[in-house]
Amino acid sequence: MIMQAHFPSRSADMPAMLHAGAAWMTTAPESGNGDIGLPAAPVRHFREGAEICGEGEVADVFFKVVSGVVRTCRFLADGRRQIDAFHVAGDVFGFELGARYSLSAEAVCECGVIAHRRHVMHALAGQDEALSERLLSGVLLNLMRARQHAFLLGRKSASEKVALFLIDWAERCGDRDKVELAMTRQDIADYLGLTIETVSRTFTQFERDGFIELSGIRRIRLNGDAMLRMLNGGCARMSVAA
Amino acid sequence: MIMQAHFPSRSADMPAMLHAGAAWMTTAPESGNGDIGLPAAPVRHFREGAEICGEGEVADVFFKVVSGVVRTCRFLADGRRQIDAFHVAGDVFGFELGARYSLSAEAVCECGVIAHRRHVMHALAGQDEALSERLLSGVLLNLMRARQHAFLLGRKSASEKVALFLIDWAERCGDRDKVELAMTRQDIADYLGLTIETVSRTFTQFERDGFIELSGIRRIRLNGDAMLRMLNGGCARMSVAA
DNA sequence: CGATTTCTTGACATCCGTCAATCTCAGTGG
DNA sequence: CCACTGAGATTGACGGATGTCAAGAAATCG
Repeated sequence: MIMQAHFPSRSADMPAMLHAGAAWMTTAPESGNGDIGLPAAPVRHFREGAEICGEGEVADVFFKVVSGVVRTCRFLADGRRQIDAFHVAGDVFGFELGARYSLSAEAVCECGVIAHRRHVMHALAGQDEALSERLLSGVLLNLMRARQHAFLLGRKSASEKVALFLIDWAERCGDRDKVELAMTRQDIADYLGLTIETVSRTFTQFERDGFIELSGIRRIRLNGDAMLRMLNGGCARMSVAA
Repeated sequence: MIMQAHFPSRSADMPAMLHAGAAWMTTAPESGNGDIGLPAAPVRHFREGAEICGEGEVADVFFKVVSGVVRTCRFLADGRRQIDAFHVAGDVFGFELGARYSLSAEAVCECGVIAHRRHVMHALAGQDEALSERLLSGVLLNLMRARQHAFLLGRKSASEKVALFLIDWAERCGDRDKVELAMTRQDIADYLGLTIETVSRTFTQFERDGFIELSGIRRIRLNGDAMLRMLNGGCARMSVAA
C-alpha cells in the first residue's frame, strides 16, 4: 500500500529539531529568575533520587531545570517503572491538563529546578503574545519528544532503541562523540521499554562492533555515523529513516 | 473513571481525563466556524484513506475534526507504519514545534475537518486569556495522550494493549459496551506496535474468553469490567494500574 | 457472481525477558 | 593498605511471547 521509498523529503526519524528548546533558555540557566517573564523564583535543589513531584499530587506548578538531569516516570503495582522522559537544563516539565500530576519527577543526579505557578503563567500568557508563544513552545517540545518516544517504543528493536537513545542523548549533551550518562542502566531500560540485561548486552555488543567505547560505566565515546549506518543498513530489522 | 476506584492516589493508567477535550467542543461539532474564537472556516471533507496533511509539508495550519476519524502517522522506508493517534470529532491535531509536519494525517473513514491558521491563532492567543487557555488545552490533550500511548507501548503485553485500546476507544465513542471500530486491524496493529496477526489472534482469544462479542468485523460488544479484571488479575504479566 | 481486500488461523523462528551466577567498583572500616 | 560490603553491571542458559511466512476464509465491491 503505502510506500515510501519515493519520499526522500520525508526524513526525520529522530529530528534534530527536538533539541530546539532554546525558547526557554533566553538567559543563563543558573539565573534564579524565571527568564520567561515571570516573577523571580528561587532555585530548588534536589539530591540524587529525590522526588521533585509525585504522581497524584495537585499540579499547581510546573518546573524548569536549571542544572542536572530529571526523569519523569510512572510506576506499576509490581514496582516496575516506565520513564516518560529525561529533562536537562533548559527543559520544562510538569505540564498537565488536569489538576494533578500524572507523572512523578525525580532527580537522576544532583539537580536544580525552578517552580512556576501554573495559573499565574496562564494568566500572563493571555496578555503577552511572546510569553504565550514560549509557553506553547515548551509544551510542544514535550509533545514532540513524547511522539518520538512512542515511535521508538512501538517500532524499534532493542539495538535500535539503545543506539537512538545514545545518539539523542549525545546531542542533548552538546557533544556528538563523548557522552556522559547521568542515568543508570536501569533508567535506560525503563525509558526504552527493555530490561536491564538487554541494555547491558546491547552495550557490550556495540563495543564489540566498534560503535562505542566505554571508559568507566557512565562515560562513552561513540561513533554516531557508524551507528547510524548500522541502523539503516542490514543489521536491524527496521530502517531508521522514513 | 474506570480504574480510579482501585487506586485513589497513584491511579491513572488510562485516565478518563484524557477524554476531557471538551474545551474544543463548545459549540456543535458540525458548525462551520471555529468555535474557538477564530474567524469562520469552511469544513473540508475527505474520503476514506485520503491524506489531510503530509509529513514534511509546511505546517501553517492545524486541524480540528468535526466528523469521522483521523489518524496521524509516520512511515518507515520498508512501508511499515506507526500510528501516533486517532482523532475523533472535537479533537485537534497537526500541532508542531517546527515549521513542518512531523506526521502525516489521513482519513480513517469519511470525515470533515476545519483548518486553522497557526500564526493567526498564536497572535490571538496572546491577547485573549480564554483562547490561550483553550489552545493550550488542545496541545496538552495531545501531550497526555502521547504519554499514555508511550506508556502502553513500552510496558504492556499484546493482550493488555488490545484490551486497553478497546476500553479507551469505547469511552471515546461514548458507549462503554458497544464499540464501532472505524479502523482496520492493520490500523490497530500499527497503533499498538503489533502485527495484524497478533491483533487478530488476540481478538479471537478475547471472544473465546467472553470479554468481547463480535457482530461483524467492526462492531464489538465488550465486557469492560471483565476485561479490566483480567488485566489486573493473573492472566497478564503486568498489572494495569500503578 | 467473480475479484479483491481484509481477516483469521496454523506452523515455525527468533528476539528478548526471566532467572541466576558472577564481576566491577566505590565506599567503609580495621 | 587491604578486606569486606553492597549496589550496579555483566554474562550465560533457557523459555515464552510475539513476529514471520503461508494458506485459506470471510467480507466487500463492482
